[in-house]
Amino acid sequence: MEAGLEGRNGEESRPVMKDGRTIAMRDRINIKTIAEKAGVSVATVSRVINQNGRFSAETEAMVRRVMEEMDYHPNTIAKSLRENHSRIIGVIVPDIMNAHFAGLVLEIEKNLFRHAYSTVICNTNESDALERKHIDTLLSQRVSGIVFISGKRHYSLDDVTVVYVDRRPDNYEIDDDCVVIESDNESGGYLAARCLIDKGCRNITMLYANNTDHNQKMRIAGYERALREQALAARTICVDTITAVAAAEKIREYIRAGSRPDGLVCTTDILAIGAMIGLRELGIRVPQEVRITGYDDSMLAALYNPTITSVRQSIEDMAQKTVDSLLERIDGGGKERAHHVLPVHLVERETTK
Amino acid sequence: MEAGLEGRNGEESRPVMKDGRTIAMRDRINIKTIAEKAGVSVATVSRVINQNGRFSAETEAMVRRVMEEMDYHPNTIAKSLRENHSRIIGVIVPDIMNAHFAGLVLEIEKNLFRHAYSTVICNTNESDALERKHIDTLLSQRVSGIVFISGKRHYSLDDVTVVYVDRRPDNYEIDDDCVVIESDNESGGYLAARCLIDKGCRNITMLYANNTDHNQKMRIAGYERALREQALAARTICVDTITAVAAAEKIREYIRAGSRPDGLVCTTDILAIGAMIGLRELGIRVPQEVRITGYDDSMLAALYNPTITSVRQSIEDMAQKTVDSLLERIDGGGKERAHHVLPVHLVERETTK
DNA sequence: CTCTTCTGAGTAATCGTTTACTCATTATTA
DNA sequence: TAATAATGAGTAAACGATTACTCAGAAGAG
Repeated sequence: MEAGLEGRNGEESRPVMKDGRTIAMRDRINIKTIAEKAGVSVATVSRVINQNGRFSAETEAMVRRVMEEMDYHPNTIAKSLRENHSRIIGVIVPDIMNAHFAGLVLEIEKNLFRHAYSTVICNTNESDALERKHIDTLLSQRVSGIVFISGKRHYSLDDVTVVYVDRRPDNYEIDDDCVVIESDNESGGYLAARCLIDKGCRNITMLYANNTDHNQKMRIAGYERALREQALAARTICVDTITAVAAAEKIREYIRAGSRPDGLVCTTDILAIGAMIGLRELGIRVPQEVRITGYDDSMLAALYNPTITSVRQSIEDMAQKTVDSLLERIDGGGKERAHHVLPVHLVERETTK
Repeated sequence: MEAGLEGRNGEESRPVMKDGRTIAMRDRINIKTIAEKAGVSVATVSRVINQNGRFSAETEAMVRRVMEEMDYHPNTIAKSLRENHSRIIGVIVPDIMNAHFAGLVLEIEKNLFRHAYSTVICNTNESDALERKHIDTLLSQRVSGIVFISGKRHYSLDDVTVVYVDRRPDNYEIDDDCVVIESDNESGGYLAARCLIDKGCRNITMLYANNTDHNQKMRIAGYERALREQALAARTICVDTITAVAAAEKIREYIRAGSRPDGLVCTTDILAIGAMIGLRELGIRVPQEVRITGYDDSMLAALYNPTITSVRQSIEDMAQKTVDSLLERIDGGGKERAHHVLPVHLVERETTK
């Protein structure tokens, strides 16, 4: 118990660093450095940075000058720790190479940046295991929210705001505590089919990929509605993979087997291209003998030869709605609408001339 | 001075929270929660999580069980603060919609994730102001490194590792403290031109965009070398914007003005497509009358009608080299090679049949 | 002139980790 | 058996911000 006496004589007021690392750290520029140089306290510097609390104009000018001079960047990590949220949004996407998804990422990032949020991108390559790993990482990072682009399953994640965009998760229920932004796929299918019907097609087939997700189903449903209205038979061809090669193969088989459609509604531009490749090999001309529609209005649609009529969803609107809903929930705590269906329209081009 | 007395009687040992917020925070799960439930100290939990220091097998099992049960995710923010780096890499890209850039982002993210790094994406939309803002944000976030995809200018950023990929910045000097990963654009230009020459073309023109960057210059130089070798005249057409429409326009003007090339080397697939659109309108057939090469081997090249011969750079290799160099500098502090030039090869398709 | 209000600014606790010290217990060695 | 080494685990000081309190002095009110 005499240790107390020992401690008293000497250097206990000198900042004795237990850690060793501190020597190297001393020259790191932090809010304290700025405070000292500016002759104020850290509280004042913080108040100037965040523009809250009280400080005089001169003080502000001085602090700003010092920050500028020292090229000081406030440490977001410390701020995040204190405030327990990171101003980072995780965006989980199956495949960023897909132009449709890339567009969404681009627009979401742009909108988030406007609100001073950063975007962490997580490519799952369609793997559930990878997706789960990404989610764990994001939770560890205490992200302020997670956006699933075309997410397959719904996770109920506590403590973090979740938005699904482009696709309603399979196990999603309207009253789940999350936001869903999707586009009107049923109308998209309807518009495409209707366009072909209006051009005079009577023997229309739908080419879709082997997806059983909600979007595909709705596109097919819209297509069927249009044909039903005109009392036309609704035929479908299912392609195993979303590749041009597979589609070309299927369409050749279909026609060699005796069918002779005069219109093809495709659920993706890639499938439409595949169909045209197949038809070209059979010497069948587009649009003279077969009219075709794609979906997504990708860059391909506008550049391909012939240019492709395609259903366009406004990526900008989807992204905007996504970010608005997300930030409203994060900042405002508002929870008015959790489900948005955005309109689509048809861009007519050479394949339906 | 009698306040001291007052403080003594009563509840000074109860954790009196000055802050108020603390009531709501009490139920937040942190390392302390786990430590208490597992009957060990926070140090032990930390050691189990990070697999360093000493602990017994039983202790580890217990800690793991509690973490599992409570669905505990260690707070990366606190860790980052303590360790002064975030395991986040900022990737600055001019336009993620560009498939070439998207591919790089995808592969970089994939490689980084393997090493437990996260990727923050920053789209600059080619704006210098936005780029600067993004950099400031990244510095505030204390990112472990920054990757510039196709970055125009070199910033000397202290305290953060920088890699430029796909493009050597304009003001870059070999001895600058950064890494540059580029592909062999000179060879690319040479290979494309050589291919046309080998197919018998003698009147070859290069179609390039109004870019004065290093990559374009090198592609042009390679093209010129190939033609010089065969004592052929090297002509060029400069297109104002990298769009198919602009290219189509230019090629029509060029031919209407009396020129009649039998080969076109284009510095981008988009330009190649534009050229073909222009030629088609003039009734000139590809490849029978004019042979064409593109660059980047984008998805367009394989799908277009006709399919396009194109110079391919291995995106995977570039991304791998980028991440390897980056992490080597961050983790290892190694600085052996700062400049890598990766090989390219030609993918021959219908436009040069 | 005294009492109250306002203003500008400082002090110190807190966020959740990591890790340099430290210290009991057990092995191990002489 | 005694000295030494190895093992397992705890204590508490950082990391860099934010902000609830606090307070001195100026301004205003009575």
